[in-house]
Amino acid sequence: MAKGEETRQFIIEKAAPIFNTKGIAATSMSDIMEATKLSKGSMYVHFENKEVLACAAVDHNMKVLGDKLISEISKSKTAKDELFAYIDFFSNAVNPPLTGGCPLLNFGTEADDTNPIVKEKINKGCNANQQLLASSVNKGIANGEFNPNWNAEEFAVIMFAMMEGGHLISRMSGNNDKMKIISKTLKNIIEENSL
Amino acid sequence: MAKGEETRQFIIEKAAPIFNTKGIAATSMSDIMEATKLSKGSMYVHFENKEVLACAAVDHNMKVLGDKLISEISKSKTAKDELFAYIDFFSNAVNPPLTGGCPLLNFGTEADDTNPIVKEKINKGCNANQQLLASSVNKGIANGEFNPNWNAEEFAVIMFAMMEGGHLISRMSGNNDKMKIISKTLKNIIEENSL
DNA sequence: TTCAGAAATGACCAATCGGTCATTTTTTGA
DNA sequence: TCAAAAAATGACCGATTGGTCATTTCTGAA
Repeated sequence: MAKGEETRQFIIEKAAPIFNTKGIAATSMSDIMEATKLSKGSMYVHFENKEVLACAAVDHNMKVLGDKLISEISKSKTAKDELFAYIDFFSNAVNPPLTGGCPLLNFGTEADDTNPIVKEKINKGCNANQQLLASSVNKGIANGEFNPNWNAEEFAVIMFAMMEGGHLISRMSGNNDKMKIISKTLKNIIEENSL
Repeated sequence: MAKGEETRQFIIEKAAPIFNTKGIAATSMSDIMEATKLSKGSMYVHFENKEVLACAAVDHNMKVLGDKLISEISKSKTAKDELFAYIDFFSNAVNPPLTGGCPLLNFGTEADDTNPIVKEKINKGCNANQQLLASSVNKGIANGEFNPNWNAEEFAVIMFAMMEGGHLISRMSGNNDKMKIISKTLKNIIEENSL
């Protein structure tokens, strides 16, 4: 990797958790300078403005989280294990896989009415998650694990919504109690649809 | 109401939707000045700083939404109607009851790692919603509408999480398709527990 | 009607914001 | 080895931020 690209990646890696924690508006270029120990001019060699850097940070956060998730899920042998792995992966909202919590929730609510580009990135991220879940259900139906009448797409919507909502509740309360109820409920639904 | 208190309320009412839409960090005092057509000095007569105004705006948003919700729910005759009214009230995430969408989601994700005071306000708001739902279920159990084995508190967690998650999904996609699936699923669960 | 206290004004402040650019340093490939 | 290109620097820019305060205007009770 060329020096330039190396630095660019380095800046993104340092900036990503800051943006995910403080939000895009509340994160200043000075924050990134401090985290990277680079000069202001150097930042603008690699990113034409803050918006571009923020977008790169959003992408990076989603990719890192996605990679970790896939890495966990791919250890599973059965479709049921895949769904359980997804649940377990996100079950600790107080100490989440990504510093600052779920980027879909964080950047989604901020970008909502103000940043259509980031909003669309988050929309795609939400859809990707739901498709991942639906594909696990469909896989389980195809190989005889699950009830063939189970609606994969609808369950994916419900499960994803419950996990995101649970994430919010648990982060507000500072404990995972409510998230445990959600995990348990989702696992029960999956068991009920297992043959 | 004294003149001073009148102006204070006026500022809060104008500021609340702006904070809920843009977020606390991204909203400037100039934004509020423009919306109220008041001078900067006048703002600081009634609020010692931006943080105090933001807190008042958070409270106001939650109160207005809560009042509207209670107003809708109180039209219900049965416990089932109450739960259905809650669902319907929040079913249009694209055109939500409050400008900017759900304040619990908006302020909760922003305050999460940065503003413990607002965070606690949102935590209480989340709990109030869940208690409202649980009380409707318990009321229905008490008067013989619902299956007495139904766990009211657990259902309240699940329902609240699903509605918040669905709100996020629908606002990101710009349509209520996924929210409709969530509404339908929740209503099905309620029907299944109806006697 | 008067006048003291409350409310409103807007010029002003230091600090910080995102961003630029001439200059220096480092990297790279011929 | 060396020169051209790329990267890094930090002083500097105008604009905007949250916030102050002397002054003016308004309000309401005596």
